[in-house]
Amino acid sequence: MVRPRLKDVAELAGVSIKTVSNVVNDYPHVSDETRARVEAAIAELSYRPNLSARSLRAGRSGVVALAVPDLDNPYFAELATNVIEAADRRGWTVLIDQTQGDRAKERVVISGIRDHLIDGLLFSPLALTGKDLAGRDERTPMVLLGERIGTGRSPYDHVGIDNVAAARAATLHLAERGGRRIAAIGVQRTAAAATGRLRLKGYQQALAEAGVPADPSLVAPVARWGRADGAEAMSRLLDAGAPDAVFCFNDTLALGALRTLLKRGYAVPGEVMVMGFDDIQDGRFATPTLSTVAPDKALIAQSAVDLLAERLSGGTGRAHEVCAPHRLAFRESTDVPGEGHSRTLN
Amino acid sequence: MVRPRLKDVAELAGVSIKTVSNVVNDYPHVSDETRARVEAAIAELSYRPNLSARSLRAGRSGVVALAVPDLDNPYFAELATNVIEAADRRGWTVLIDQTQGDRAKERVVISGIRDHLIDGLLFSPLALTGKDLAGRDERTPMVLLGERIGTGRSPYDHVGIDNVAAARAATLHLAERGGRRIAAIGVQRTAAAATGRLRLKGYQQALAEAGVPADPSLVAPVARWGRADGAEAMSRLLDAGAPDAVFCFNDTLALGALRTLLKRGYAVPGEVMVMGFDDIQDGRFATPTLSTVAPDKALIAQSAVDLLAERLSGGTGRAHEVCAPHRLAFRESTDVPGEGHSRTLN
DNA sequence: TACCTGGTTTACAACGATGTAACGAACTGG
DNA sequence: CCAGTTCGTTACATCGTTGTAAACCAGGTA
Repeated sequence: MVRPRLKDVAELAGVSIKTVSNVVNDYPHVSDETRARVEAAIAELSYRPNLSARSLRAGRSGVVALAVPDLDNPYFAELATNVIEAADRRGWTVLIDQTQGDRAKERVVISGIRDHLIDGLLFSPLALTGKDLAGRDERTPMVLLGERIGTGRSPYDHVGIDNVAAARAATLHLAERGGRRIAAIGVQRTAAAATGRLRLKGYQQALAEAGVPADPSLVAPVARWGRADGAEAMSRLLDAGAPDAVFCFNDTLALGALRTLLKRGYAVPGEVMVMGFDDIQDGRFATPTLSTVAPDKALIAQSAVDLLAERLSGGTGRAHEVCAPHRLAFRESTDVPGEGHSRTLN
Repeated sequence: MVRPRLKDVAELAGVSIKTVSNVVNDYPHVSDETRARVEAAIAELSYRPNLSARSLRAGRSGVVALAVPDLDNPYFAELATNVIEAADRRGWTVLIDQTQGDRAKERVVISGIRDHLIDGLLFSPLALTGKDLAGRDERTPMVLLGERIGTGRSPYDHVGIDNVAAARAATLHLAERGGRRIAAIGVQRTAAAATGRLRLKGYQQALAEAGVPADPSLVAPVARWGRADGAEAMSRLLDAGAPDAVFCFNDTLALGALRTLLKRGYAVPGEVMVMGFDDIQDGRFATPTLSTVAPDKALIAQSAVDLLAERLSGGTGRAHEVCAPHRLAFRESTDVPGEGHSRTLN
């Protein structure tokens, strides 16, 4: 009933503990006969190695942590899926932390409390400042996902996308399709919120470039990036005078905005075009389907895992910066009939 | 640079290893002066206990595994969120396994390969059979989520909902609202797929009860329960002669079906009503908003964690069966104007 | 002074696995 | 026939932590 140890197997097979260990670890110099006897004993007791003991001995656990704000958010859920798959390919197990984008919780994550349980950390922070990061003791390798934090050169590997360029391209698309009053939903008042700032920057660049007037009243702030926030922000925008296009800083905001528009009787894309960011599954099945910026999530996850693997195998060079590619997915929500051909990509 | 151990702290503080351990573990009989010295040393070296060593010693790791088919599916993502929160309240960390609903992977999960890393397992299987379960050696406590597996009395605690009753209520609602050709999307041909069978049963019961003819051609099978499957199944149904209502066995199927309906020009709920199951966030922001069966996910997660905790603290009684409550959320997708008052709950 | 009491601290042995070094036995070659 | 090699196996120490039991040191009591 109690879990068998190497010792139990050894006694049953009539060999030493180490020989059993050797069989378990495929050590080559074990005679066929001994190996067979040991394997039989292992099967009989259904022995499983104790991973805690192994980690202790090896100094490795085979577990990496993924810290994200919230799995409720489909973007992070999809990212987590990809991370788990990539980790699986390396034989790693993924342990998930939810920070709720809360600075205190994010600090706990980097504090190293779990450092001895995990071999590495994949971290997608929202509220952390450069100072928080600087205070970290760097014993457990960490790869940052999403936005770069702080200004100076960070000692941490980082995987992200070019938010400014992506937002710029998305906004330009709206302008090309005839948007003259292009709103933006997603700026946040908090000090951290780097991603929002970058996307705002891209949005502003695009307006300037396209010669579309930048109206500050068309920039709608939100508390968080959920559907409800998008819906509410859209409501405010409409009350203040309807825009003819909206660039939302992520897809859940966009789906919320879309909901408000349709509920209040606006035709999308006829009267108002909507563009999102992230390419979550929901957007492909919304009506109208949601145009969006599609970052390569699989590549982001794979790169992050690869970077971590490199650090784990002793890589000590300076921090790597990976900028994952993105593409624009033009779907129905920006597909104005008669305005040029539809460049729907999928 | 290397991680400090108790020994290093002890040397710096000029005390024994055990005293440091006592300080770390809040053992009461340590003099204030010693405690202060030790704490200073801990801070100076920024010592963190090695959790692998602790687990080895304690026989506990503080880690539980949650095995679900796929975090991409919002239902499981939301469930995972709740589980992580509930586990957090007990000081546990959650490690996530994705099985893809694949029987081979599900068998690996129960095989106990990780038994020594985790204290317990929360498992939401899709493809597993009673036989697979019976072969498990029961050393690590496991709580099953979702459908009951096999026919006989299972030795495992289980948390689920009354699928038959829920599906029946959902279908009755469609009938009350005037549905006469009520379709169902979600039966699967695979042997496992117990959940689908139960929901089908509830659907059929409701039809009989409401005196609505049961037309087998209105029951649309699908391969999986994703949005694309729902969209495709709806397409087939429409081709064969449009129903006036559809009960989808989960919300992603429903969102897919909704997409097809709107794309092909059907008014929802005017011409076809749509009902889902799960109450995922997306449904609340779809247009029209999606009526659905809302299981109490927080309670499911909490119960599962509680049951596991009980087993971990030595509880050995017979298996518990928890049937979590559900309610119906009536939203726009079944809200036929003029057909009685609208019982929208949220 | 000798003894007890109770708080404080310590040495030691586990927890289960694996790397190291060393052992005996069976070969090889000179 | 013996030194040298290879193969299979083993004893031992170790990873970092904590429970146990015992040692130590006051202060109080007899």
